[in-house]
This record gives sequence, C-alpha cells and structure tokens, in this order.
Amino acid sequence: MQKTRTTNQRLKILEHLRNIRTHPNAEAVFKSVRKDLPVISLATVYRNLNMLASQGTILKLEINGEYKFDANTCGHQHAVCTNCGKIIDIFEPAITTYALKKLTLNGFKSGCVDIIFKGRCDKC
Amino acid sequence: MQKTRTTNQRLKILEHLRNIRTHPNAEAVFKSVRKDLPVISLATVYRNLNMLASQGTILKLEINGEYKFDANTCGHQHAVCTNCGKIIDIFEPAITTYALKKLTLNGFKSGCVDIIFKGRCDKC
DNA sequence: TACCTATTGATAACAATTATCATTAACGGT
DNA sequence: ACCGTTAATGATAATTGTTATCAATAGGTA
Repeated sequence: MQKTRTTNQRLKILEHLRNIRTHPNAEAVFKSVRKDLPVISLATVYRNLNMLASQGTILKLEINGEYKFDANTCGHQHAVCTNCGKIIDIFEPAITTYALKKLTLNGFKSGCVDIIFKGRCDKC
Repeated sequence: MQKTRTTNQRLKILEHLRNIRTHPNAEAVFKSVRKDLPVISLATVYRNLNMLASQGTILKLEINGEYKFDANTCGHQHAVCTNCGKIIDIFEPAITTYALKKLTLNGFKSGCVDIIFKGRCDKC
C-alpha cells in the first residue's frame, strides 16, 4: 500500500471545510482555499476532497447534479429546496440510527446513510 | 400555464421504466426505448425524464455521479455498493415514515426523502 | 544531504446534461 | 375532417463538472 504524505494543500482544504457550515462544491473550496494558498490547483482540490471522502474524514454528497462536501461526518441529515437549491442541515440523529438499525439486507454491510429531504424552504 | 400533450415518446419511456426493476440513467433508457421507437432522440429522453420527475411520476436519484431514474415512487430506500456501484432496492417503508415524522424543521415542507445506504454488497 | 516517490500544477480529455432551433405533430376549435 | 396554434421533437452544439495525463516538485526516511 502507499503511504500518504501530509501536504499543506490537504491541511488547508480540511481546515477550511471545518471552519464553515455550508456544503461547497470543489470549485467553491478551490476559490476559498486559494485566498490562503494562491498557487493551489483545482485538480489538487478535487484529488484531496476525493481522498478525504474515501477515507471517511469528510462527506461527499450528491446534490443538485454535483458533489458537495461536508466536514461534519456525524450522523445528521440534509434538506434540499427543490426550488432554490438551498441545502439545510438537520440534526435528528435518531433518524440515522433508526435507518441503520432497520437495514437488515442480506449481505449488504453499511455503517453510513445519506438522508436527503426534498421540499420547499421557508423562502420559496 | 402551458398544457402538456401526450406523446408516444413520453408514454414509451414511462412504460419502459415501469417494466424494469433497475435504476437506469438517461442513456440506458434511451438505448432501451429506441428498440421500440427507433427515431427517438436522446434529448427527448432527457426532457421527458426530467418532466416526469418534476411532476412526481418517477424518481430522479443522484447516484455515482449521474442521475438514475426509478418508476417506483413509493417510500422505499436504496443501497449503493461503494466498490462496484451496484444499486439495490430496500423495502423498509418504516424508515421513510419515521424520517418524515421526525422532520420538524422550521419552515421546511417536505413529503419526500431520499435514503441511500453506502457500503459493500455481498459480492464485494 | 540524498534518494524515492507521493503529490502537485497546468491543462487536456471526458462524460453527463442542457441549450438551441428549425421541423413536426398533438389537440381544441371550426 | 380540416385548420391553426404551439408543445414537443430530433439533431447537434454548447456547457459544465470531473477525471486523466505528465513533467516538475516536495514530503519523509535513511
């Protein structure tokens, strides 16, 4: 197996995600991190977001036709406005717990559920 | 408002989705429907799938970086293998019911939840 | 300090989806 | 049954998000 190296780019990307409460896509992370690290490349942002997601450090959500990233990996949920696209965090851990408990599919091992409510936000 | 017309293309697309138990993307629907309707265009498939989804006739899921379509709109769930990408239907309506009941977000109105388990299927 | 190679930056390639536009056909009115 | 209106279509260009490529750079260990 290959050994991972700690790079400044990866640290800055993770640090940024942990400082915000939104759910940016790769492009948005790129624009934000570039303020601190002007030379960072968009490809590096994509690579690191995918790496962090595959090792479970961050969440990779599929919303509105693109990948959104979230450093909060504790079982919470999301609500998406089908009109304006706004993403809202919902903290009802019991939903996630209940879903995982009910999952008794033969052979399928899972410790992770994406729960996304679709509807209208208060402004729409 | 505009009045929708019943076209053969839309009927065939819906009929096809209701005859299968998989979760095809637009391209796959296109290839299947074209066997019956050789002149149909990929753009027409995209347009109709989006129309059917927006009116709630079918589900539009975001899995593995693309849109998948499902004619079964009754509260069931999906499991996705993070290794091979396989999508499996899970029928635990209680999960959906419980999630919607617990959703008490201020101002957010929703009657629809996408619940997607991530894990390893029996073969992986 | 020197080596190995994981990681990077820059950019090309790719894939899924949407936009465009002239043509076609659904359907209500005559 | 024939119009006339315009929603919908087919063909394709354009767009967008993401991944692949590859030479150059820089972690980490000896």
